[in-house]
Amino acid sequence: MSEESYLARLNPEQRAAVEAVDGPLLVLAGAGTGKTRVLTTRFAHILHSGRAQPWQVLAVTFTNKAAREMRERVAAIIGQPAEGLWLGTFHALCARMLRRHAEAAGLTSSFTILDTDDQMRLLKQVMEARQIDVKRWPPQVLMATIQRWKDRGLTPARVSPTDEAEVANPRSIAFYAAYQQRLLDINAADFGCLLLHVVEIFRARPDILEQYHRQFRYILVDEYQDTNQVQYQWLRLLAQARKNICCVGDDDQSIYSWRGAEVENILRFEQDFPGATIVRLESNYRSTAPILATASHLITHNEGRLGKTLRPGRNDSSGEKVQVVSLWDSEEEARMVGERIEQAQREKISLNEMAVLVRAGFQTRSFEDRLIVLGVPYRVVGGLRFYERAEIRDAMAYLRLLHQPADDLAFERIVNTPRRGLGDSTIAAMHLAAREQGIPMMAAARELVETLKPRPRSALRELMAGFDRWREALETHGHVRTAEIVLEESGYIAMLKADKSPEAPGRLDNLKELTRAMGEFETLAGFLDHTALVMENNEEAGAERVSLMTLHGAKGLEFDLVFLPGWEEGVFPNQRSLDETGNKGLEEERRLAYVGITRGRKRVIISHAANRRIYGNWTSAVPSRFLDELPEAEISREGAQRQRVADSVFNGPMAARRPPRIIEADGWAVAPRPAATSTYKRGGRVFHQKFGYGTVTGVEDNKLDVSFDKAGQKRVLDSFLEPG
DNA sequence: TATCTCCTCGTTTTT
DNA sequence: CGAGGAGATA
Repeated sequence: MSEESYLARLNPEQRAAVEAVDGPLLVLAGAGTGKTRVLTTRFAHILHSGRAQPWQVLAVTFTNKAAREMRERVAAIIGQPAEGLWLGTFHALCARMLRRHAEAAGLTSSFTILDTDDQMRLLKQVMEARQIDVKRWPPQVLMATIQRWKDRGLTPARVSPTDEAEVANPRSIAFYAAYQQRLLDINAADFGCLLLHVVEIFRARPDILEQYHRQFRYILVDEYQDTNQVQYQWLRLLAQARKNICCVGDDDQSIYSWRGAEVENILRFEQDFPGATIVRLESNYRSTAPILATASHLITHNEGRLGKTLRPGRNDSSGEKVQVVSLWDSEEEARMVGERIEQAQREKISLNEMAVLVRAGFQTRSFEDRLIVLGVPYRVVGGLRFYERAEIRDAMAYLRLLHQPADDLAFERIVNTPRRGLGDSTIAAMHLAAREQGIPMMAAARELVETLKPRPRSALRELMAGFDRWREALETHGHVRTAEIVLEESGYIAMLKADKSPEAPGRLDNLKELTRAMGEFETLAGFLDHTALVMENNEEAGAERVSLMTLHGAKGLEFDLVFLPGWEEGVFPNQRSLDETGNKGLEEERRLAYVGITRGRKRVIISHAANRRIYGNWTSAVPSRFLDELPEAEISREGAQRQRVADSVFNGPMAARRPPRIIEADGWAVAPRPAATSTYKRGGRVFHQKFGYGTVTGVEDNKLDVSFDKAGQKRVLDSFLEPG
């Protein structure tokens, strides 16, 4: 494509972003303003103008999907397959670098990339080996701490005592160090390590960094607002020589701070890269004017923004108002969504163009139930992924072990799968031997074989002989055929065939799919690397379906019709988010709402229910504060704004019953008025299931301040109390 | 060693 | 309410 034609497709602001090629550039791109177009066109422009060869541009995304999309679009513009590019996710690019320089990090280039499951098992082992009470100090908590440290680019040696003091678990640094050592022992890296190792290598080895400085003339970064500190450090190290770095992002769409992302990175860009150009993309071509106005108005309630307003990119004043619907309970909400989906179908909107976006995964359930009743096809996006299924992970463990015999986690996973009578005691013995001699478990197992009792002895002997055969098969028959042989000879297939459960046939199909997928790779190593980094589901297109997913999962997507149910205090904004990070949490929840609204092209329907079943109990719910932050002129409200219902009506012994319904003249149900104040009085004795006996010290509506004999001062709902 | 039952605990999760 | 983990039991 010629320069004129690709540039002509851009609006002036987009064009400015593409043509400011040299020097640092920050593109603040609101939702739907064509940031992907800018990024891909810029990439093509750099190549087209002869400034760099394809391999001299580093292009970074967060998701494999985004990487794939960019690759395809660049190819389309330059008119040839985009090969030899350094275009990928942070993790994939770092894995590629780390394989080259693995020795500098104490690994070999065949290191394994662990998924979250493996990480947890490894950490648990580290903790158990040190006799830590795993109940008292949950490994998940320590893992989260370690991840956050890695997000900040902190190796165990760089974690300061102040950092350690911030977390509850004492000796966290020691555990972190031990965990890292174990990773090296088994020649493995977790996701966080990929970045961390590479940054450490860049710091310790200027010669290596310089190679990359020479190579990468231009750097492009997508979704910059989601970068964490270590990613930022990585980018800075790579960009410091030439300073040709272009970051595209939207501070209003930063929704991953709980994963270590730091909005500050984008807010600070100008200081980090002096003389930076900043371009704002504000023309939105996706949504109607009311949708844009609603989203823009809502997000103004946040402080500390870079400031941007979405403008409709095209002139149509025909857009529908955003609908806010109030409902009696969650079942009625599901019914409403179902009806309007059917109505939209009659308006010839494709099911593929409809989505229900919820705050948390469990919320999809009530909509699933309803859609099943109606016979409306749907898909839940973001459930269990292909490579997370047990049978796939088992098969992968066999393959990992073939490729890398030091992979103890893989060994432990399959040593007794299928059942071979190698139980805990045998495995413990292998563990011990491996520890003592500092060798992999597979090697320890070989040494131990002859010392075992007859039954485990022959089982283990056979397994070892199997691996010997399979390793040879790899040479002679190639990886695909070998995988089939492994699954057959290990008894894994037989185990599934003997399994009478309804899932078993599906699992066998999955294994077939696995070997089929292996055919797309030239080597076992290539396949293993891909599967570790690309965990996504390859969604079969096919039939039309409504999408059900979380707001997080919806980022980057768009639909004609978007449902945003469950806008209730505690659900959205999520209570825990508020409790843990206060106002910061609230603002992130608000950004999530902004992301949700801006997914819609033509119609957005927000809803909330006055009563919701939570853990089997009917609980009343207060409408989300975000509902009060919408611009009245742009929205229409339906259904009574209901009175708050006292929790006491539905909790306690009455819990299982549905809330009583009072139909008002307008046909809408209204909750019964709560008793104005609690029946408990100051000074009265009460009993609480969790806190025990106590004395009431204050009464406010149905909330009581109670001084508990054991648990101290608490504020509780009177429905949780009994006379004491 | 394998299964059963009781108990606890509930967000988001691009890699 | 329901899933997953831990400990008891066959």
